[in-house]
Amino acid sequence: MIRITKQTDYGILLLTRLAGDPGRLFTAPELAIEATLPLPMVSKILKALARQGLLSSQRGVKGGYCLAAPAEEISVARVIEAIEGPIGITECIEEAPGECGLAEVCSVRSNWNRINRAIREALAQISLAEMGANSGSAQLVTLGNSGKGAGGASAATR
Amino acid sequence: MIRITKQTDYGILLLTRLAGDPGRLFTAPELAIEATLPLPMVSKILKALARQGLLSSQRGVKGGYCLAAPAEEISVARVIEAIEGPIGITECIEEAPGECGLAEVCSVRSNWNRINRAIREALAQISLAEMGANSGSAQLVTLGNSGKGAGGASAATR
DNA sequence: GTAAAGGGTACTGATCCGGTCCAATTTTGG
DNA sequence: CCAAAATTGGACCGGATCAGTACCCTTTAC
Repeated sequence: MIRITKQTDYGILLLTRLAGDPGRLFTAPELAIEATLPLPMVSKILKALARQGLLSSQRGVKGGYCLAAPAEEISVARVIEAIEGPIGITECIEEAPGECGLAEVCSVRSNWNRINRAIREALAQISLAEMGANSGSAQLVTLGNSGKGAGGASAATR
Repeated sequence: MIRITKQTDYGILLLTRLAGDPGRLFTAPELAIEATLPLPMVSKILKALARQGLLSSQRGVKGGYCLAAPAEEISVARVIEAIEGPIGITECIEEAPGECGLAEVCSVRSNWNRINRAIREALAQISLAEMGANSGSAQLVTLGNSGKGAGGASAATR
């Protein structure tokens, strides 16, 4: 249904919390309470993010998690990819398992890939810092229409 | 995983086939053979698209399906919504079931909604005609950066 | 009237996600 | 050295959703 998973949603949430107090070390139980999420869930997500290099973890009694990079440098796309793998709307991204049967299909597929890339880029342009910001100022994402007019996107026609 | 369902994928495929021969009436078995997909599946999808008004159907022995509108006027977003409902990356689009627990959450959510809208718009700008086109010429989707750095895809410009 | 087509619904199997739990490892502190 | 606290890793189960199928009905052409 074109949805990110709840884990990813939670992950972004937790990361924006971490971004709010850079340098500080947060423990999993602490974050679980703040976000009113079950501890095992939070723990699972933090583990995944740490494994992917988005979080630094400190073990032991005074341990905890903190961002591995400035919040401005971590994109939403990065987080999504860390938790649920490569971003792509369609199944056949680069695989092409068997025949698609139809010759026309291939043109459809290449167009899908274009859409995939576009969405990936849109998500790559949003940083954690922006997700945490109160969205006051301007629009975060501007896409589509650099020259709208409905179907017109292509009408650009070089 | 940010994926459309296979049914939607098949749906776009079938529709682009219909778009290639506007005016002609296609039967479900015929399309199933061409696309090398099981007939019951194709039939199910066509039914759904017809119910949503994207296809016109003719019953009876000489019946079949044809596009209910010019291919240029049918967007990919429309097809997705017809088969799998409203488009949105996140769960809490307009629902807000209970407390999100954290105050910061709300700002995150509003930013998500912005992203949702952006993606929806991107998909709304691609028509079936463009999906069927051999993608030779220009970029289909231009998003992100009307002012941002980064860029990649937009740099395509072939 | 019969055959061929769409229309609707219900059902089943498989996959994946959400969520939980437990054992192991590492570090602090006495 | 030992115990407590925290992360790490893996296994596990229930439920939701999707893919795919089957059945029965209505409509139309010949």
